[in-house]
Amino acid sequence: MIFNMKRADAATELSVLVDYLQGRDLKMTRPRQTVLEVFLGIEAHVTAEELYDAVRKVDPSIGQATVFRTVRLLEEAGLARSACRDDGARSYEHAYRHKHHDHLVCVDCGAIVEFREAEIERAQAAVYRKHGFEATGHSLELFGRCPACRRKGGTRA
Amino acid sequence: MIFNMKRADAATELSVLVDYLQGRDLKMTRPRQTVLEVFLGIEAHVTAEELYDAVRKVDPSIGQATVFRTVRLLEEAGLARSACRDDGARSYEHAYRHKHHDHLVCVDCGAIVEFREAEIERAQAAVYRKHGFEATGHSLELFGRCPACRRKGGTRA
DNA sequence: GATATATTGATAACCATTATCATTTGACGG
DNA sequence: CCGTCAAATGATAATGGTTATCAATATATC
Repeated sequence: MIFNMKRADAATELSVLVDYLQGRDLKMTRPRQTVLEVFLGIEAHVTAEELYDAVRKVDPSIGQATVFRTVRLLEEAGLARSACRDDGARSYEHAYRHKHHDHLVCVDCGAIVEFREAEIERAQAAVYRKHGFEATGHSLELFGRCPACRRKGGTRA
Repeated sequence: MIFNMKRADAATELSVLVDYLQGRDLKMTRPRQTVLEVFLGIEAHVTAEELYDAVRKVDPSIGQATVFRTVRLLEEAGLARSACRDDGARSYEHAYRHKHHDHLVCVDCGAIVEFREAEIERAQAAVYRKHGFEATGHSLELFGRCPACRRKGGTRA
């Protein structure tokens, strides 16, 4: 049974999750739906703990463990993509109907710019070929100082 | 005072460390030299804990905290480079007189191939320029299946 | 509805890493 | 060489993010 929906456009993501649960003896629950909806409402990279904070505001009865479990579930279902940040924390972003992209990260303010560069993708394919590897995915982060921080900070604080 | 050297070719790295310590009121110590030598003797990516295991075999009196502290020191001194692996653990590799490179990682056996691709570097520079960022570094990992595992595993276990 | 089973929330456990702190050690000046 | 003093050490406790445990609860199916 699927619970009331808050966000109309979450319908497809919800059905993706339901489909994933089907046939695995997994169940659709209110906490899972709430976590999904809150996650979909955040257009940024969040850690499980940040997501937990947001979920709590909607339903304080939902526990931290459930958020951690559910966000992993979302990743398995293809609704979220995760990456380990350089500080060791794992962050999640939307994955459903979101094209692949890489990240440009400001080392001063933490701002994240998403970009796609065909040139890079092509060159990566060449590397795979050259070494006889079968590609399964990649992670690319460019670190630097964003325009705003360059103006503010001068050479660097 | 610098202690007996075991590896003749560690001389330059040692002097880099000594130079770094100089003028910062930091001291050269036997544990630091031992950690450096053991680290230099390992031609692979190691976590601080793996390095600790190796150091212990040489000098069991050296504590874990010292290895963690020293490997960070080596990174600051430019002798090591670290990256957060996808499983969240931080791994270190040699950095002195080692050209920048990226990694091709086998998701089945964990094998790591280092590569350099001028094309990718060029394209990255273009991304920085396009967004007005000042580059400070990047991390690129290509995940895939190595030739050996492709032969063995077929489509995938 | 009743039933079987997955899920939940609270809590404890976990792991890699860092902080604390009394003791030891190295660098420097005599 | 020896004394002095700050830095470094090792043992341990603490931390932060994440996962496991487990009795109570909620869900899908009949």
